Amino acid sequence: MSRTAPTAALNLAKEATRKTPQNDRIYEEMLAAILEQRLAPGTKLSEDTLGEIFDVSRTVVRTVLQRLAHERIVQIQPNRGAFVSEPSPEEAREVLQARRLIEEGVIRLAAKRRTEKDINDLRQMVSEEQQSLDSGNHQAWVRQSGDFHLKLAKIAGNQTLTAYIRELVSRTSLIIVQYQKGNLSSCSCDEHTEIIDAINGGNEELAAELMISHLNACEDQLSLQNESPESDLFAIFSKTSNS
Amino acid sequence: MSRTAPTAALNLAKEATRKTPQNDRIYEEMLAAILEQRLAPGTKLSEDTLGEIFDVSRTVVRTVLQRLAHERIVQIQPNRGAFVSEPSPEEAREVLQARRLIEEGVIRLAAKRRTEKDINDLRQMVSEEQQSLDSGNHQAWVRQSGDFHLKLAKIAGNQTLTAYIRELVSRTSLIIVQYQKGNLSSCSCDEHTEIIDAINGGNEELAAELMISHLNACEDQLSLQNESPESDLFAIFSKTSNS
DNA sequence: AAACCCCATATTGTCTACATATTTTATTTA
DNA sequence: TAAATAAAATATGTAGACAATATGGGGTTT
Repeated sequence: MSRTAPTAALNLAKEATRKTPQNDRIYEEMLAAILEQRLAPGTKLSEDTLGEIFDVSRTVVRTVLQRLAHERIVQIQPNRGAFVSEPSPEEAREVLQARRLIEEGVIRLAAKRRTEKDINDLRQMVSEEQQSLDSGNHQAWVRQSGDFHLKLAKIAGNQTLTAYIRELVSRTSLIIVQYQKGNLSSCSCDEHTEIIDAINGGNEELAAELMISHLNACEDQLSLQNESPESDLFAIFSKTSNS
Repeated sequence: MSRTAPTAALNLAKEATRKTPQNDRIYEEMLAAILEQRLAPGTKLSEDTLGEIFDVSRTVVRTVLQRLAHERIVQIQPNRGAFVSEPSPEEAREVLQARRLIEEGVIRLAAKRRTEKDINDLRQMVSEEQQSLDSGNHQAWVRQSGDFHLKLAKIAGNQTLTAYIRELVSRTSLIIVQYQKGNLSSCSCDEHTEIIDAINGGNEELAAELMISHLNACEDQLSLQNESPESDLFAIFSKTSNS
C-alpha cells in the first residue's frame, strides 16, 4: 500500500508515450519491413506512396523517415528522397567494431547483474532461435538472434547502451541482408549458449572473450572484401580505359 | 591524375549535405544555446516562438526538435511540447557509465592509430582549455573539454562511435549544468595531458586506465546523491502524509 | 469559503497547398 | 541515329490552415 510511487511513475511513463501512436506504429512496421528484407537496400521510400499505404499525410511519413534516418536504417538525400540504407563494407566493419567494443562492456555488466530469471529467459530465447534455424526460417532467426543481444543489454541495465545496441543490431541485420555469403552456420546458437553459461557462472572474462569471438565469427561470415561501389567502377574499368 | 574517384566521392558527399542548411543551422544554434546554458534544463521550447525567432515555419522547428529529442537533449511530451532535458541522477550515472565503457575502447583504438599531427592537435586543444580555465570562462571550458573527447573519437576512426560520443558529450554538458557542485577543479587539463602522453607512448593499457579515472573524477564532482524528482516528492512527504 | 465543473484560450498534431528542385520525356539539331 | 537541350511531370521542402488536446480561469454548487 505504501510507496505507490514506482507504479505511478510507470503509469506516467506509459501516459507520456500513449499518444503519437501513429508515428510509432508506422515506424515499427517500416522497420520490420526493412529488417525482414521485404524492402531491399536501396529501395526508394516515396513519401506519397507511404502516405497512401498507411493512410496518413506526408507530414507523418516524414517524421518516421527522419527517425529511421537518425538510426541509419534509411538514408535521406536532400531534395531526392529517402532510401533504404546500403551500408558499405567499410560501414559494415565499423558497425561490427562498435558492437565488439560496446557489447564486450555490456556482457561484463550483464554477468554482474544477471538473475535466475534472466538466465532462463535467455535459454528460452536460444531454444527458439534453434527452432527457427532447424525449420529454415532465416528471417525469424535474424530477428531472434538480434533480440538475444538486446536482451543482454537490458540485463546490463543501462538504457543508453541498450538504445545503441538496438540501433547497431538493426544495422547489422541490414548488413547481413547485403553481405551474408552462403548459408548461415548453425554454430551461432551454440555460441549464444556458451555465452549464457559464462555469465551464469559469473565468469566475466570468459563471457567477454566469447562475445568478441562470436561477433568476429559473424563478421567472418560476410563478404566484405569488395570496395565501395564508386571505387569498384574505377577498378572495374581501369583495365580497359586506362590501357 | 589517375584515380580521381576519392575526390569525386568527397564532392558527392558534400553535395548531398549542402542542402537543408536551414535545419542544420537552427539545430546548431539551439544545441549551442542549450550547452552554453543560455537555455536552462526544463525550459519550454514553444514551436511558435522558435519559428518566429528563426523566421521559419513550425514545420522546420519540429524537425529540429525531433532531432534534438532523438539525441536526448530535449524531451518531447506528446500534446504538451518540447522541453530542455532535465537528466535525472540515474540518467547522469548511466551516461557516465556508457562513456567509461565506450571511451575506454575508443582510447585504445586512438592509441593504435594516432599520428604526430593528432598529438599536436590534442596538445593545442588542452592548451586552449587551460586558457579558458585560467580566465574563468566556464562555458568555453565545458565545450572545449567535450571537444577533446570528440577529437579522440575521431582519431579512433569509427564514425558510429564518434556519433555516440558526440551525443554522450552533449548530454554530459547538460548534466554538468545541473549537477556540478562548487567550482571545477583545474586538474582536468592535467588529466587530459596525461592521456595524451599515454597514447603518444602507445601505452594502451595506461591510457585506458587514465580515461576511466578521468571520467570517474568527473562523476565525483557531481552531486548525484538525490533521487529523481518524482521519487523525491514521495520521499519528502512520506514522513508527514504517511504517519 | 472551498471544491468542482465547464468553457475559453493557447499549443500541439495533422492535413493541404504552394514553392523549389529533380527526373523524365519530347523535340530539335548535328 | 544519337546527343543535347528544353519543357513537362514528379517529388521533396516549406508554409499556412484546420482539428484535437491540454491548460487556466470563472462561475456555480455544496
